[in-house]
This record gives sequence, structure tokens and C-alpha cells, in this order.
Amino acid sequence: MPELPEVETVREGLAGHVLHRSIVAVDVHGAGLGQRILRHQAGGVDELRGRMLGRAFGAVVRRGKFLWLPLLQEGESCGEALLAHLGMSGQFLLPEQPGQHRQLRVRTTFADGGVLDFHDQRTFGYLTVTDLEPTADGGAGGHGDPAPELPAPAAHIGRDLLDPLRALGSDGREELVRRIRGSRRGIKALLLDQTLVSGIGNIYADEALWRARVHYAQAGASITRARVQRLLDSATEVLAEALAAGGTSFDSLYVNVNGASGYFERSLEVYGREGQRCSRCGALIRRAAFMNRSSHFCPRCQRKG
DNA sequence: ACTGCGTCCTGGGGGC
DNA sequence: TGCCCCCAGGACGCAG
Repeated sequence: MPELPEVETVREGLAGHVLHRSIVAVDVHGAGLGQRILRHQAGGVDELRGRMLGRAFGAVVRRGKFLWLPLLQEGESCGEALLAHLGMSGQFLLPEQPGQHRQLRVRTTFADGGVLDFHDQRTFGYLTVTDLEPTADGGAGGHGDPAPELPAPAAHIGRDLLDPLRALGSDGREELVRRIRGSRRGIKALLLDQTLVSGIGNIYADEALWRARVHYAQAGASITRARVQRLLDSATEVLAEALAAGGTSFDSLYVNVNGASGYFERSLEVYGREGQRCSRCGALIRRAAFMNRSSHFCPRCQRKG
């Protein structure tokens, strides 16, 4: 399941291959499922083609789990970008020998004959060309951004923990801690709230909570400032380590742009390890429902205080 | 304003 | 062997 480390791995893979190549065709595959990928494009594939053909990608930018590729017209920015979200199972693939595949949904063809394919089994992902607008929070859009602009549909997304500016401490870490401690919601709901801090999904939320020894249902307002800081540090560390490993390919729905799996799954301490022993204390890892999702945790290390 | 739950979707796997 | 049901969950819309 693509979260920040997986999306960043894809961003890096795309950035090395798709820039400054003229787009000559955009085609939808898979009947209704391909159309569903374009559900946020009001004018459908016709509008998508109208805004992509003859142009080229100038960059590949990511904030949280959102990816976008600013478009160039005659080598100049045109204020528009192809916005992509991978959802649960979206994949960008750069096949050396373009062929058909059951889950191929949208194919972009470049003038040199190369293609960029978007695959998606569950079709929670989407592609849409949208206008760029200035960022409201003052920073750059995110990783890989050439300008402080965001696609309109992603403008509400918060900065992520690997954002270069956040890492420098020059922005909202204190504001984030304050907002977490001002909420009565369970801490895992706060970690997953993409408007507060983006990029964290179910796997890395569980892993960060285990590292910081925090129970998923502990109310934000009941956690000390120091513990919230430690939790954010843990989340930052696990995201960075997973990125270094190329991401987590837990259920094979995530691969990089060359079709290769990431290998962070072997480093997971709680996610998918129900019934196995906690590496820290030996207690049996449990799985429990929270927010209609599975939460994996150590009942001894992570107690609700 | 804030919170939480239902919905979308496919394929793999377990149970009978 | 085959079939049915459940489960995985990111983001958003809506109800209370």
C-alpha cells in the first residue's frame, strides 16, 4: 500500500525518466475501470488529452502521498500539472517493451516511442490535469518542487515529515504538536489525518506508535509534549528507513517504476505480525479494530494511560 | 467546529 | 472442485 516512502520511491523513479519528453498520445484502457481513474477530470479523456498533448513534464513533485507533474508548453511553465494519487493499488510503470496488461488503465506515449503506464487493480487511484496555485503555507510544494505551487485539489494537504523545510525546523513542527495536543481524537486518527501531517498510512502509523510505545487510541490531548515530539521523531525515522529500503511491498500491490519490490517488509515490527512476539518485550502482537481499520500493537509496550 | 462512519473497488484467501 | 463472503484501506462526503 503506497504511503510516503513508496510514493517518494515512485517520484524518484519517474523524475529520472519522464522529464522533457514530448507527449504525443494518452489512451484509456480497461473499459469502465480506466474511465474511473479519470473521474476527477470533468471533461474526461478528451480534456486530459487537450491539456497534455504537445506538452512535456517539467518536474515530478510529491507532498505526502500526492504526486504531480507540472506541464511545460514550448519549454515554459503553463500553470498546469498532471496530478496523480496511487490510492490503494495505483502503479506508475515504465516498461521497456510496451505491452498490454490486465490492470493497465492509462498509457501516456512520448514522441520517442517510450510510454508511461498507470496500472491500478482497485481503482482508488486517479489522474487529472489541474491548475497550479500558490502555496498558502509559504513553503515549496514538496519534494522535487521547482516552484512554490500546489495543484488545487491537493492544496488542503499538510506538509509531510520528510519535507525539507520541516526537517530544517523552519516551519510548523511546533504548530503540529500544538494541534495534536489540542485534540481529543485518538492519536492514530491524528497521524492519519492528511490535513495535519501528510504521508502516513496504516502501516507506518502502527510502526511509529510501536517505536514510541504509544497506544493507538490514546487521546492527543492526554499525551505529554515530550511524548508527542518523540512520536513524531519515530514516525520520521520509520518513514526515512522505509524510503531507504525502497518501501514496503507487503501485499505485492506496490512496486517501483521498474516493477521491483521494496524490502522494508522484513523490518516491520507490528504490522502484519499478529500472534508473533514483540522483539522488545516478547509479548504477543495483537490486532484490533480502530476506525474500521486494523491496528497492530504490542499490548505490553503500548498501554493506554 | 469537530468527529466518526459509510462508500468506492478488485482479487486473494479461507471456509464449507 | 467450486462458490461465496470477507478483507485489505486512502480519501472524501455526509450526518449528528
